[in-house]
Amino acid sequence: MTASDTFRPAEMAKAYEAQQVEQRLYEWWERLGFFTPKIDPNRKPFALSMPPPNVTGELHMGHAMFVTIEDVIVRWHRMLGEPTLWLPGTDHAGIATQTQVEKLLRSEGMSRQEIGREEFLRRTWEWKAKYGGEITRQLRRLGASCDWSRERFTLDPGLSRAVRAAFKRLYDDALIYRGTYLVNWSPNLQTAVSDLEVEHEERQGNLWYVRYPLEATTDDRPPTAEEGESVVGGRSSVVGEWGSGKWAEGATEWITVATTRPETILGDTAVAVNPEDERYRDLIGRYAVLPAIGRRIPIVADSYVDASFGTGAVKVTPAHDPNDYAIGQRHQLPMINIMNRDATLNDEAGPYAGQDRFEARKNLVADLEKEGLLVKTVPHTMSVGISQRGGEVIEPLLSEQWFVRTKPLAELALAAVKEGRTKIIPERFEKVYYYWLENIEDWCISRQLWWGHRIPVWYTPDGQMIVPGPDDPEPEGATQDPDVLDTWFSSGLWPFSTLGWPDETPDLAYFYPTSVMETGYDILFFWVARMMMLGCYLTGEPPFHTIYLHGLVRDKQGRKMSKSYGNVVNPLEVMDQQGTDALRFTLATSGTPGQDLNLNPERIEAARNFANKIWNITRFVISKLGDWGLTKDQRPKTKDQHGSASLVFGPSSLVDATLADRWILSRYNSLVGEVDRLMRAYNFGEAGRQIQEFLWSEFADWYVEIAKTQLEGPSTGSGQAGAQRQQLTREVLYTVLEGSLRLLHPFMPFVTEEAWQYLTKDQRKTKDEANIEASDPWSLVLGPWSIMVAPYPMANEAALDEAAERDFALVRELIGGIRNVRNEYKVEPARWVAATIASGPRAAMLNEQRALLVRLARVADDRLVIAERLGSKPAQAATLVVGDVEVFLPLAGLIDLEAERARLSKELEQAEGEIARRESKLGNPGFVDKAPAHVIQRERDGLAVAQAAADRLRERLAQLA
RNA sequence: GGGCGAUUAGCUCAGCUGGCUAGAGCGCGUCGUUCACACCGACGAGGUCACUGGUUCGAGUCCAGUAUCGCCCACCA
Repeated sequence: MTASDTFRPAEMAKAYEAQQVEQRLYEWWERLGFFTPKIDPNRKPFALSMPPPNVTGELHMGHAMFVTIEDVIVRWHRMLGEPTLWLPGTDHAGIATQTQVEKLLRSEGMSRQEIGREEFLRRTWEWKAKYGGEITRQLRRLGASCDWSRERFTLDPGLSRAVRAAFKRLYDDALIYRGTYLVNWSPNLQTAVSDLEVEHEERQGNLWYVRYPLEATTDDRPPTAEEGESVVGGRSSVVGEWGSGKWAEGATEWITVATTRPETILGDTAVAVNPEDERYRDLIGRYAVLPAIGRRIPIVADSYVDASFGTGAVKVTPAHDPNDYAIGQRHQLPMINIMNRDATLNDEAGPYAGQDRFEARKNLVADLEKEGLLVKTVPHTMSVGISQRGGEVIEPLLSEQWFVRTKPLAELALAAVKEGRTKIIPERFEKVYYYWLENIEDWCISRQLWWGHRIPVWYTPDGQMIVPGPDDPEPEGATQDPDVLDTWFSSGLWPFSTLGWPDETPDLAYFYPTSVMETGYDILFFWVARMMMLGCYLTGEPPFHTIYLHGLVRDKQGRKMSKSYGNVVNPLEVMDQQGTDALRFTLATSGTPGQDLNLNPERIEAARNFANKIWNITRFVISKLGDWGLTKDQRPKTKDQHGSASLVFGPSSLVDATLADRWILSRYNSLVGEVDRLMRAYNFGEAGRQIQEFLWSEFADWYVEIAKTQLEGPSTGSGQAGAQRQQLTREVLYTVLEGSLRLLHPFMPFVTEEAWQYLTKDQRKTKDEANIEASDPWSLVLGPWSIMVAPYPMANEAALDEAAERDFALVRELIGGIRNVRNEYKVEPARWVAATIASGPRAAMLNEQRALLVRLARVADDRLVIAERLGSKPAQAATLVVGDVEVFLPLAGLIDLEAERARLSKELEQAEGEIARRESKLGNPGFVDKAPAHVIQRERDGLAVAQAAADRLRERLAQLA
């Protein structure tokens, strides 16, 4: 027994069994290195970087989606003969991974702080080693034809070096800086996050109206600047203790502010009013006394304040609100931070120190009420910032962080798209991309985490900062910044760091800039825009020429898939049950680019059925090929092309071709052209749908059925001619199926490869397929697309055979019509019926096709009359009219004249409607003047057909009356 | 507050550069054990393409507006 015997069952199973095929084929492809491109300086490469999944991630439909689309693109380009690189990898995913490991530690009763940084990192690497391979194994299950020999991880030494190089360069160019600013703080994660990591949610809250006592003035005038602090004690309106209920006793003047976050009162350093606001004009420059704290805070004028909102007076908390921060800057207000890193209040919060922010809110509101300072509470919906990964309410917090100055980078990224050096598909996302980059804020890149690239900055004891280059040694006697970089900083370098940047490696030289970036639109800003910014700046060119964005996968009702809804469809389960190809085909063909896709399980089942259909078509074709029956010269030949084997069909003469042969070849050629066009336009879904439509509704439903007739013994001809015709039928079956499998391979790689291997088994040079040589591979993976791009040569005729398509359409319509009539008259399926056809000039053609009418419409051959015109028409017969062709079916004993008249009248009505429609169109001078010729011609042809049909129907009705 | 998308058969969706007599799958109805496939085949029913107006010889397709649903962005306390 040879290896090939065990590699694959000798006979094709009755139904396609995905489980039996997928793993074996994938391992085979990978082992033979089919996914590893050869660098050929004479060929333009195609490169695509895989969006690196989180190393600890679990496979979900989003992964299945991107793998499907990228694999379609990549396999197609590989088949086009381009040296194709799809570079895979994983992302260390700072926050996500750290959270996972912390959870694990908690289950062991520990915290990361307890075990310390070093031990924590050791544990995290351990975790990565254990679970990191899981996601890549699952990507393989999806059939991802990426080059695993080039797999990368964002924390690999090489990529870390790239991070260092990028940081150094940006720092030296003053595009990275450090400073104390208000940032988005995630109390659960205890780190700063970027603006993008904050999600906004509408929440029901309150607008609390709180009055602050105004400082009493003995002489009824505002205190002057010179008097300043010195008069504060004596002039205070506050007499009681906070909480006594008498805190504000004696106050006579108030200013009322409205707030949604009362606890921030504790950090107020001013009250602001609009300078134009008459109500408050007199108060500007005076002081209020801050409840609970007793701090004396000025009333300032700032045009930011909207007089029509709330009371028109705004409390100002520069350390805890971005707008207040800006006001604070303008008025040089002190910034008082009242919060700890865990969002409990600090000593600045006076009586509330130590309380959680929301607890403090509750308590403070109660106390304000007790002190008679709470004027009213009004329910208020507002947008609240939520930490994307932590899930809790974000707290704006003042802290020292590292930032990237984004404006100069954004300009480069904008220009690349505006100048068309990079295109975004679908195009509408270009606008979104522009808007974001045009309004970009600086990017906070430091994270108070441990898992990630540590910020490559060292501080000397005397406070000096040292930023060494990537290859410089660590500065001695200095301590490294404890923070790490935002995960997206390293993934922003992904398209070039994975190829060796900053070194000028052969891979970088050959594959960079990459060709296409394919990803979900949800990370357009997070990732794509940042790759554009960093790529343009650091490498001098945009990292890819095309950005293709796909939509999100949702459930059948269009809801987001989430564990809490319980509506998650697990791709692994789907692949187990229906096969990878079924899942892939569904994802690729259910929607349109950039549009969210509602995954319908019924569609997956339909795709599974399609895989089985392909399988069985192949089984049929192989069974009819028999020992092939062609001479060696007539067989499809192998020919070396792009260093790999390919099939080139050696066309024998089409002189013997039947109408059906010509029709299916024409349709096939048309399909090839369409699919090629659609793929180039990134319209993969439509391409896939068209292949399916062709294979099922045309090839299987019609040609395969007709091939059965054509392959039957002498009835298709006699002697030499019959044998030749049969050979040609086999050739056509083979050619169309073989080519269709190629077309479909990017979408359904497993079933097509397995079927193709069976189909072409006899031509394989090496019998031992399992150990086939990579230098002479026999696989659809490398099989050139070119045979399809250059349509099957139709014996020096045009690739498309319009006459054949037209004639075959009539045959199809007649067969369909006869089947319909049989059905309506409840003719037993097995019964042979007689038929008389009056077909005018098409009689000769139809006569040639009579075998098809016999077989497919079950018309008795000896009772089938086809004539140009008839002397007399049978009275007791059902009538069928297709254009000027009349079919009479004398169904003895079944004909109900009344029903027949009704049926024909209805058809006549329809025909007359069509005539009227078309006549009015053709009668319209505007139409005849302006419409293109072929449209007018089609209108005229249609009119003629309808008129002929109407005439025949009228005659018949008259006869039956 | 700005921007985008969707609205087509009972359901889930196609319909690309206007020419459509609007398609597919599922579901539904009738029939079928013809040797590739019941994960199948044949036939059929089912739609005023959300609404209003416009451009055009011609609109599901382009434009404007309306409605409903969804998404993104945005500092109104």
